[in-house]
Amino acid sequence: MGYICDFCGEQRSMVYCRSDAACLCLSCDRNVHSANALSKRHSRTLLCERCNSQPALVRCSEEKVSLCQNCDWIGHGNSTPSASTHKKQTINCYSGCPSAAELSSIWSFVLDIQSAGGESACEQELGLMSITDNGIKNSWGPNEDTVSVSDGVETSNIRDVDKSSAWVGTSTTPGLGPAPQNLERPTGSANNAPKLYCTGTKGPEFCEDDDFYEDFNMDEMDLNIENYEELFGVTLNHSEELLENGGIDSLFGTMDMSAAESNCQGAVAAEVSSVGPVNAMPACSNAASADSMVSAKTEPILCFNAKQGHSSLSFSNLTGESNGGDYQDCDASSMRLMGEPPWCHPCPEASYTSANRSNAVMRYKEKKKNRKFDKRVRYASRKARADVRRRVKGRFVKAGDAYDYDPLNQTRSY
DNA sequence: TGGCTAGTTAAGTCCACAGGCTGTA
DNA sequence: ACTACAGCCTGTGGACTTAACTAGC
Repeated sequence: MGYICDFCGEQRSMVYCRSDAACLCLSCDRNVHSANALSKRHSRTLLCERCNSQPALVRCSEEKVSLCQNCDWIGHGNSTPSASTHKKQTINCYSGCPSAAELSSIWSFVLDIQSAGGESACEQELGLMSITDNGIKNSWGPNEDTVSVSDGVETSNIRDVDKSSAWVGTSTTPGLGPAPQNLERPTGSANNAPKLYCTGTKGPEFCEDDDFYEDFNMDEMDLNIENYEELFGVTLNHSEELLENGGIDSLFGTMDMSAAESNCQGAVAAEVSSVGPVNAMPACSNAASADSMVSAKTEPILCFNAKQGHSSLSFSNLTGESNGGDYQDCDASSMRLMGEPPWCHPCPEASYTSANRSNAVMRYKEKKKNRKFDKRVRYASRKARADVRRRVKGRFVKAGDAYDYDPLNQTRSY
């Protein structure tokens, strides 16, 4: 275990997956953990650069190495007073299938590692990835750009990251992640309003809400900018207005769809309450256009608690094992089911949108019915054989036996 | 309001078998 | 250390079954 990727056995391993107890290179990490929704939940972190076998917990800024608890203790323990004063940066865990750009937003030093450590071809390739890169997206499946960061310690700092960089940076400037989330960085900025986002992170609702995001990747690219009106029943200007006033949830709040079905997973902690909707999406000003907001996929979860009469933003802490059930208490589902979010101010287009909304919902349901989920064929050869195998009532039959369905000829043997 | 029925939706099961994987000689 | 072989296990798609859910009465 360690140093060489456990999966491909060729590249240098860089991340450690606790669930798989495996050391993986970035390419294989992404590959392996894009296989299905469950594997996407695996919590991974950097590999200790000293022992190459344990998950790194901290990054020593002085030595520029990532260390596991044991190596950190050995290297920075009391026995070495000088080293114990080294600046250290907590290393986040992540789940999902982040690109290098997203990783760099989680781990500001990840690009340094790549460049200094002789990045492999696959890592170079990853470095060129962009969240908005459709080619990558297609090659890895529709939802792989989801990332969730789980680190209770880091959470408070994450919330202090500059809004605009948190929201815009990851979507439009791949590889140029927000500022490092250093533990030493001052917290508690002048802005007392809760910052309801997390760098390089989309909220729990989005993290695992495959359905939800798949709809942004609906076939034929339904969410091209010109399709907003068709899909959401609002003009683009209105969409932007919604974004400005209530955020993307306002926009999506008009859709009573998949978010309601999803679990809130992969979330980050700290429950924050705010008295109004504006704070809920602080960075949704004109700086973020509708398309960038959609493609960014870095939204936090907004849990509106109608019972309390105020919006309540819940970041669930992922310390240790967690699961989707942890987030089902979040009221986001009910909010979505209820339709318009409370802060969506009434507008004269209401009647006009209701009709369009019905159409949009119908179209959505139709597409949802027809589309395939995130099933990923691992062995094309097996698929090829299954595709031509004869069947009886859907079941494979022995070669030569009678069949009622032949995929090749669409004929029956009896 | 609770119970029943009918309709809808989602998830699970089954099948054969090539090829991957593991253990042994 | 390497190769060859045997045997077990996995994964593939369509039809069907079962369970869960919803709506109406």
